[in-house]
Amino acid sequence: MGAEGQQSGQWADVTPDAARRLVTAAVEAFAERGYHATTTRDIAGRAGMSPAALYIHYKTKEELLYRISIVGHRLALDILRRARDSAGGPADRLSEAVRAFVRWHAEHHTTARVVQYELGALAEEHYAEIVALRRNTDAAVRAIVEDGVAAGEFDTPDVPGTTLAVLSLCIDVARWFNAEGKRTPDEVGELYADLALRMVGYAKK
Amino acid sequence: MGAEGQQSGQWADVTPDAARRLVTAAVEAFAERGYHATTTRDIAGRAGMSPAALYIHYKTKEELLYRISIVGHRLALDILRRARDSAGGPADRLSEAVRAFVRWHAEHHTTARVVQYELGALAEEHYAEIVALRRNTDAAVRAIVEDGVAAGEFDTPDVPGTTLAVLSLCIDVARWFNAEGKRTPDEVGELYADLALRMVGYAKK
DNA sequence: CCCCGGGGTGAGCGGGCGCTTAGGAAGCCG
DNA sequence: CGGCTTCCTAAGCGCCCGCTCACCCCGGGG
Repeated sequence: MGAEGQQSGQWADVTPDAARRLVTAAVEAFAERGYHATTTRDIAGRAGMSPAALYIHYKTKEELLYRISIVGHRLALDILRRARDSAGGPADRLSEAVRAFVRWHAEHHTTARVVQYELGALAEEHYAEIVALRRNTDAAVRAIVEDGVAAGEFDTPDVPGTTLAVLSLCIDVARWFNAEGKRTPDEVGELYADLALRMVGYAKK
Repeated sequence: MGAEGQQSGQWADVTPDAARRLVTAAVEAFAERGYHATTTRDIAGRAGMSPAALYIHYKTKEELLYRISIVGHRLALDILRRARDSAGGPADRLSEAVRAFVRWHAEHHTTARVVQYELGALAEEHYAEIVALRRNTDAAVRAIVEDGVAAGEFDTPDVPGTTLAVLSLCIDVARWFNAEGKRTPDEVGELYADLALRMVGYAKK
């Protein structure tokens, strides 16, 4: 229940109540079975409503996925930008970016799973919009790495490639993370922050 | 066509010819759209056959996914085991394991995508079988890391966690790799081999 | 020559899908 | 009280899914 309790926080500004119940039900269902294997009847059922009720609040099933994608991507982007713009040296900022980004992917791994792995089911126009957001995520992390290289703190031969790898590593947390597993989101965030510093060649101390 | 040419190599021992055409068509379709969004009519169409022909060679659509999963996992496991058992120090073996594993995920990113991201669509019993194979992949990499730590060559505070992260990094290549992108499989393999050594804290030279 | 069996097809079944529509219960206003 | 709005449901439409079945084509053996 812990994860679901935090789930609702992400969707607090979706109104009315029924629309919010539908979107959280959709997140759960999409994360569990995937977009295409989820039926509108299943979503409505989880939200305690009839199948037709879904179409009062959303035009199509795809619109639900789109809304989830937008909210999730904006949240993730905010996390990274906050870290990029925070005080401290490049190492602190990279470490904080990875820690927070990973923690989000672990804590909200249902949302993250949908956000990261169901993009392909979006309509062309919606997909293009999401791709634009994703370029910003990449840029935020790359900026930190470039700062570290410029400051002589990081030894990173291939900056774009290493940035891609760091982000890729974080994103994949959504695939394997299990709330019943032995690692907490905090622990994974800590481990990954350290690994990211190693990847960019940060000379400790 | 390059990638598809190499594709056929993986399925060379599937007979008769029609069964092989069906399995390669299924890999393409599953990788492109996902298992649930792919229709049996689409698979048969890509193989140049009528929808009914599929059921002469495979009992169900799920059996196709299962066969693809098994072959792919065995191939990936062999790659890692060969590296684990090769001559040379832990650093050479880890580097070779990551390089070869990543190259496979990039070159055969259609197969790899299906193998890594469509597991959830397998029937319970088939899923269990695949999970058993996956535990072996993890064990193969962990063995190399443990060797490196025991030899004093690696500085790895959290061996299981770092092993998981290295594998996760490699697997995620299948998600983002694009044959039309600017990086070749060889280049990605080289970059990732270096990153993996950094992650385990290998003190260069 | 006929027959036979393996690989193939065209047509279609039963069912569940995304989505629509007609209408009803509940609250608020005069 | 009646009428309007908001939110919702029961029923079901049209479509396409996974899969089946009756039949066909064709090469090889007696």
